[in-house]
Amino acid sequence: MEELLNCEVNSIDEKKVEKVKRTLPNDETIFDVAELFKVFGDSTRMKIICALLEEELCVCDIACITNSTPSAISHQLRVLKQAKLVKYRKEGKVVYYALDDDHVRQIFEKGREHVEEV
Amino acid sequence: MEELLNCEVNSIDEKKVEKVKRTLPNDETIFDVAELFKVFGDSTRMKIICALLEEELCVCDIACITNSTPSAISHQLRVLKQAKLVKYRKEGKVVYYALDDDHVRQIFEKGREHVEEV
DNA sequence: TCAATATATGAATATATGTTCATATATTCA
DNA sequence: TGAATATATGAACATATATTCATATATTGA
Repeated sequence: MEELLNCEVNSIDEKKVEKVKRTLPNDETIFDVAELFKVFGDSTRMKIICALLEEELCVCDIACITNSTPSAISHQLRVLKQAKLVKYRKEGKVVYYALDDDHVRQIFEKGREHVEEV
Repeated sequence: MEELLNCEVNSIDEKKVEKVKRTLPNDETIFDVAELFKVFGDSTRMKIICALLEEELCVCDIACITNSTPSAISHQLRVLKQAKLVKYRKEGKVVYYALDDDHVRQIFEKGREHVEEV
């Protein structure tokens, strides 16, 4: 197999390596999952997410809650939007953001479980 | 309340803001959870994690599986170790790494669900 | 003891990313 | 229409971080 020939490092247990390579999710999936978690991997965004776990909120209020600027929050909301983690609705000048689905809550809770256990 | 006075941004709905501020996890928890997800937010580490979901593996084999160098993998394993995501055991010259608990699998699965749903 | 091998680590470098600042856009209301 | 306000966005800057390279450490076996 080509992938095995591309392996420039001497493996200790070729059989195991071969088996793991076969069962691994494809690179695109791994990349996409990593990109998703990257979005969770920032304090400001995490705080935005925590806030939205409670309530639908506008940019201004999120800025207030996170002790940040509307501009910084707007930039971060774009990241969250691109990751399909938040949805929004416009009401006049005000844009309200909310979590897009329940995965967000579940992922946060799992993360919290881990850090609180350690 | 002091926190409210510190808010330099005009909020739209002060009551809502106040309520959310009260229910928010403390900053340390938010920071720690973000730091945890940061660890998941890199393709190489994600691939290491996926590999370890299948089998206990040594540095060399992980390098082979991820098409990376033992040095790069060793650096990343340190990050995973610090986040208490992996444990290891030494057998002669070889160090075997494995996932530390089942949170890792659960977190990965939640992430995968999200990206595959979109 | 010495060579070979597996892993770890520090420094350097290149790249990615979060915030700030200035500015643009959109909406409301006088 | 024009001012005020909420949000969005592009560029610049500072910081963080992943990989590479050189080297160190540890273990085995000759």
